[in-house]
Amino acid sequence: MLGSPTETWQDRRRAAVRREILDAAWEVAHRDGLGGLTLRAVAERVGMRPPSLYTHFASKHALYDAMFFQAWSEFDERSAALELPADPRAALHGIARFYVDFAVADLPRHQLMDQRVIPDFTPSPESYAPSVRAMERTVGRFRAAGGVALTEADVDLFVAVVGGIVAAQWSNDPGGDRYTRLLGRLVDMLADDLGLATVTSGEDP
Amino acid sequence: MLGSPTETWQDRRRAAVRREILDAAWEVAHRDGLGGLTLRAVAERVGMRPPSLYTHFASKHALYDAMFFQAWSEFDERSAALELPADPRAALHGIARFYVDFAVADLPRHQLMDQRVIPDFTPSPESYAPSVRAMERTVGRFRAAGGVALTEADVDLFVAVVGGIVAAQWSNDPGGDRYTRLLGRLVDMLADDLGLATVTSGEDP
DNA sequence: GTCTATAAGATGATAGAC
DNA sequence: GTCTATCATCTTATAGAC
Repeated sequence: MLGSPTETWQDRRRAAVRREILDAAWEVAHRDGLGGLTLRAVAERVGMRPPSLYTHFASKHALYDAMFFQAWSEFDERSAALELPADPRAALHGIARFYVDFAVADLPRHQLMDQRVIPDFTPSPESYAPSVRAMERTVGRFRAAGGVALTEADVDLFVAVVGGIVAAQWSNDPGGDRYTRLLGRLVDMLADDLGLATVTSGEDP
Repeated sequence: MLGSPTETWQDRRRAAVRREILDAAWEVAHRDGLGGLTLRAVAERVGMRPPSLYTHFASKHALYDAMFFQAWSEFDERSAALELPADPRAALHGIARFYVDFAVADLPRHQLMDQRVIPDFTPSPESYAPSVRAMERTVGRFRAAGGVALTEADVDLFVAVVGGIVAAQWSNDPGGDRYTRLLGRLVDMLADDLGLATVTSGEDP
């Protein structure tokens, strides 16, 4: 990410235009859906002709890739700043609630991060990195918090079922809480299965 | 669905062509992906010109709709024929395993049934009916099997987490069993939560 | 009634002038 | 870097042969 020191000329302008295009792309994705995003709409919103976008993004998929990177980077930063309780069970609740809240707050962002809604689009390794980083740090923090030693299977199960809650929420009750309100109960089940001491019950009503 | 009795002339031919087109559509979906399906490819596979397809399906979405109906109808029939153990916990394992096996066996079918991969496509009420039927019958059978009285929340949680297993399997380990092999453990957790007697442990290794 | 021929409108993408 | 053409592809619709 660090260009050579002499190259700070108008690279800032380029970066600004890139950001502007990305902002426009998110707005269009919210208005027309992630799959309904078109380069025409993005260009119009940013005050350009469609072909001019290709100066900043090599393809439509490259634009999706940058959005994917942006979304996971934000998740990574905010999860790094998340303060977790010392108690392992409470920490598990906090982690799950944070992930679900983030995923339920924004549909196109969730679709891009956690589903494969765009045909033929696969995130590049560079854009995939923040998600791996967030996952590894979270697991590491939990392990260090003095909980049990999580196996790969434990993490897999946790990720899968919490992701299921989010998917069901978006699919069957968008904007509601029919499924997300079951999260506390689910996390307690998982905590029981992991043998975490039941210090406090779930924080959910 | 029942035409007037006199109308059995060449309606069979029409139905046969419809089936032929549907078969071709599934083949194309398997080859090019569900979202990558084009009417051109379907027409070519069936030996037609693209516009001729509109004689049998009003639009591409109507074709997707018929595929959706077909997929859920097959699930409905096969789940109706499924023999479940008398023991509630074992029955829960059987139901979950059946659903997961069905969903993991065919990617485009799963995407069409359980995800919203096609922009702007929403199944018609008629095509949605088989899925509701299958769900209601399954819940009814389980209730009648002498288990506990399942609440709506119980069913919601079950559907969400088992769906999460399937989604994670397809997303992170297509063709493998990294997540599906955790199903037995998950179902036992749910059964414990429901207070089902632990007659036999899960049937999975 | 069914299919073929053909075109309209939209999209992602490229080439070349300025 | 941005623009004006321009192309290929796909969905959708209409006109007309058999």
